[in-house]
Amino acid sequence: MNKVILVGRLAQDPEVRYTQSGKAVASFTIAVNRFAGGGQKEADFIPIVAWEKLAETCGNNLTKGQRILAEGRLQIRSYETNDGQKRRVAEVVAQNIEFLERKQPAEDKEATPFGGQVFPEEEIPF
Amino acid sequence: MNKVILVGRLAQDPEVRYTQSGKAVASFTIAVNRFAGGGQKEADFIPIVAWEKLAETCGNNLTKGQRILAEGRLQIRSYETNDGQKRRVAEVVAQNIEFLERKQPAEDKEATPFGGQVFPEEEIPF
Amino acid sequence: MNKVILVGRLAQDPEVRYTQSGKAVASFTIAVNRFAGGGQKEADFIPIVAWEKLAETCGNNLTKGQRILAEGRLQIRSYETNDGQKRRVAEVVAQNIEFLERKQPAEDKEATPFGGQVFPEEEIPF
Amino acid sequence: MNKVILVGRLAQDPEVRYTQSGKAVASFTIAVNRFAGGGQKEADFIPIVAWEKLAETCGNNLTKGQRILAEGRLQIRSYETNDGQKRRVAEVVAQNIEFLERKQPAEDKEATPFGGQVFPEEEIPF
DNA sequence: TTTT
DNA sequence: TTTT
Repeated sequence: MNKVILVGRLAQDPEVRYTQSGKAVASFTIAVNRFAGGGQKEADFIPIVAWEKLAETCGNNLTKGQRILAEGRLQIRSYETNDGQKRRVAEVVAQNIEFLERKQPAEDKEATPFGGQVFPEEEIPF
Repeated sequence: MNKVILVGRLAQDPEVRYTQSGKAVASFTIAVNRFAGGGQKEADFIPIVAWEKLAETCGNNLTKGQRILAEGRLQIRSYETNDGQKRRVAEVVAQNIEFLERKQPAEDKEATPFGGQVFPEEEIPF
Repeated sequence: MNKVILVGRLAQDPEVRYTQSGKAVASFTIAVNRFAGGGQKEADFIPIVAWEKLAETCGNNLTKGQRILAEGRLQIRSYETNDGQKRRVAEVVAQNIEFLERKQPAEDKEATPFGGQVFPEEEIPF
Repeated sequence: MNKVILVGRLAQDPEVRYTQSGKAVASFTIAVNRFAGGGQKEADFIPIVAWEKLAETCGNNLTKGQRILAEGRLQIRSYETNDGQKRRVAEVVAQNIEFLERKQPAEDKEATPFGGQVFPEEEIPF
């Protein structure tokens, strides 16, 4: 059993990439609020990754600020930095995501810079 | 909601320390098995911390190899390395721990044979 | 470990009662949606009980239709009917409740459309 | 989200049946211990059902007394008694089961009352 | 109806 | 690096 259940808000729009074999991977961070002693509010910023069909769904339906419930497993991944140091990073590999709010329609998102157009990969204008 | 539920085995004996104000903190890592594609077994090594009374209980009752269920919250903590780099570390702050196995005392792997009496170490009658 | 986590909407306003010793008990049912085969939506109606301070909070802050996350334990309770039959009833004893929506005050069930102003019903400007 | 996570012991051997369309269904009850006030131990007896491949696995690998972790969803099912009364029954529909103990092979179970001998069913001496 |  |  390795089960994580989080309710939080996207700290950023999801980023969707593709592996060489063509698998979609979405990654984003959610802010999970916590009530610290003395009525203080703090947040943990927790990295989420989603794969394949769930990754596409995230890319198409989630935006910064939106509240979700994420269910998944906690993974500690090792990698090497450019200068050869070993590092560990923790992330939640999502198995299931529930949208607790509707997506903000495009005309009141400041994120979409090109009127919602989608460009073939080699033409993205920056 | 920030909930983590893990079943795994201690990868090491717990280390119990005390803050300047006298609070106990136990820390240890558990190995949580995962079934990767193709019948392969892999494990995630996940750092656990426990505070105060629960920390003492961990220190007194858990040993390397023992299987537990840990319930807690996922925390991302920031710190600075000695050479001034910022790092983030993830850990599960335990709120509740269930022992899924009795502790194996080294000298006494069978059930305690003397009616539950506890002897000072130099007086154990064998 | 006996852990239940539900996201659903109140099927009714909470009912708050008091035991002879003066403890508050709130009870209500939540509808938890499920996606059955073929895009069909069904719901489970699950009884929730909350005790003491949490019961008061439920009574004061929750109304029919409101979406919540409830965390608790599953309890099977036995009782006898008036004609002496034994019955069993399942309910979730809430340990923690998160409000996923603000309480809708009766006079203002739609979204407030005018910069947060609230109008008496006969003056809504359309 | 409708998530239940239980750790308990089988109160009975699983019963495996088949629907008319040939789907396997296993059902059994687990005893989940709880620590009531005053060091008292009580248990909830919670009905579990499993379907298809998981049902077969339960039938083949679980026996009375064995400890498991069950993950699933809480379902309230309605039915009519023979004399036409409506009843509701709660059960956990298992999605995943972890065996926290090996199955006791018949010959070293203490339940066997005759010095460990195993009798073909028609010869059991009582 | 019930587990250790 | 960050959400409301």
